[in-house]
Amino acid sequence: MMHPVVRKLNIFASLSPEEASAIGLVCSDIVELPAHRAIAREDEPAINVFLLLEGFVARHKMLPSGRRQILAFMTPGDTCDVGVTLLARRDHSLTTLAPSRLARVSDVALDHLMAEYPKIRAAFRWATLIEEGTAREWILNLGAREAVGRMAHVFCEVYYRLNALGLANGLNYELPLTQQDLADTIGISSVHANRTLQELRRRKLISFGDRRLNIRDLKGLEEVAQFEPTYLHLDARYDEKKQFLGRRP
Amino acid sequence: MMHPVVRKLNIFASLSPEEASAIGLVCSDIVELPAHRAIAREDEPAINVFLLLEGFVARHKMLPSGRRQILAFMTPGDTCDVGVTLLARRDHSLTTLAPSRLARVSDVALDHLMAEYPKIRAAFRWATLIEEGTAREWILNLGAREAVGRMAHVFCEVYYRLNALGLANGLNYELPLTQQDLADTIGISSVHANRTLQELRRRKLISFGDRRLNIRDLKGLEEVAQFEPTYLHLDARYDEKKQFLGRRP
DNA sequence: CGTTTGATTGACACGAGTCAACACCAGTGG
DNA sequence: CCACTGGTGTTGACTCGTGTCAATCAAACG
Repeated sequence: MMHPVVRKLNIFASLSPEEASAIGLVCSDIVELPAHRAIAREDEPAINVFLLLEGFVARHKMLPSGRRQILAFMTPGDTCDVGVTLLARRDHSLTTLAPSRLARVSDVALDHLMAEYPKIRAAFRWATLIEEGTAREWILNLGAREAVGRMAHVFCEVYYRLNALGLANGLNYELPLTQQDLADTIGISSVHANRTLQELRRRKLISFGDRRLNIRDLKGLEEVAQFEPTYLHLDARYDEKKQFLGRRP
Repeated sequence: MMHPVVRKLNIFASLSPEEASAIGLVCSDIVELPAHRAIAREDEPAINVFLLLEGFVARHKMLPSGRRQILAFMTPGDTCDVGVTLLARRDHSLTTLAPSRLARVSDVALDHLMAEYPKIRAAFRWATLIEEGTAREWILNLGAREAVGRMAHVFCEVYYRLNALGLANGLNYELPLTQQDLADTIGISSVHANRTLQELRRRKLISFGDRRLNIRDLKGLEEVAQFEPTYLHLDARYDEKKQFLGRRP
């Protein structure tokens, strides 16, 4: 079985066996957590960087009113906060949504890894650019679409991401979210999330239950979501950009 | 007058005269643009990186429906898309909102600058982390607050950012947005933006007109916005992190 | 000057939130 | 074994925030 981080970075650049094993080496400190467990909390000093190996993790923030907003999902192979140790404290929290396995990595080790292997450095930069693009897409999603479109958009995004990792079983994937989680993701109430789900089911676009999502009509879902996968940059390739990147060995 | 980019990075790390002049040197290709002019468009190949020297710029995306969402504001000294050249095409557009002066920099020159000066590299990393944090805060803003709070939050954020640069005149700053721009920023209609502004004025929190915003009651505005400036990380300092950063000269 | 762009207003429609009640299920402990 | 619990999903009735449409007004501009 391929290492999850390697599998993820391979989307962008085919890593050599040596590079792959270097990544495996920095992932020695493994943490296993059950679902709904805090990994790191807002206002904590930012010391560690985490790599998600298996499971499902959410970034989120709370408002004093008790309202929670999910800011991003992490899927296997995702790194959280490369470079975050520059900051005094973390500005958001990380929680598992499903039982998860993470590697805790010091920023020193990660920096060494990137200094040693330019291709890995480029791949992490690519991953960070995608994260930024995804955050911007979520801003668009929340600001410019209504509930049905927002939810459809989330389903499309997670599908494309998992599919690129080979973690989607056809048009069917594990999505361990409660309706409340979904509501906190797209900024609506849980009651409305329930009704929005029903609407998507009524239109025969999806079925959802038992922590699995099944896409019954991808084209239709993408249309409702006005989904454009460009922002995931799954087509960017290291090889075509080599000339720009080989500069600093 | 200090170079805008130096002024910005100085918030994080005091740059030496040598470092400051190195930044000035890469900013030789200056572009001047009037208000409401496209700098770069979605789907264009990503070739250049821009540094905003003076003015006001917005990132935004359009939906096929014609709906526009503003994703971020750039204030003087902000860099747009360090590292973007890794990607095949840009996933959003950049437009001036006020007459602006920008420096067009090749990614090669920027990489050289960062390779040469570790402190500058750290400062750009810090700036990028802030941008990411700000994007996340906008997700929270759009997902978890109502119109009045959202608008108040935008006013607070821009105030803190401009103030840190010394560009706020007391509680008064230039904000060259139309009500339509404001509406596209916080995801509401222009009619509702107008009424939301009236509500903030009625509560004696702000006055806004003639492209200037005047904050009449900062405490009150922050309360309505539930504003927490933590995410801007204006307190992070290079000197306190030196031990982590001196590693790779 | 007319023309245009942005700001303002009122009437009405509609999307989404709230509250409350109920159903269902997996644990849990007596 | 069963009652009890807490979390999750579902539903209806009602309220409220926000969008839409259309008209008007003011200021900027060629």
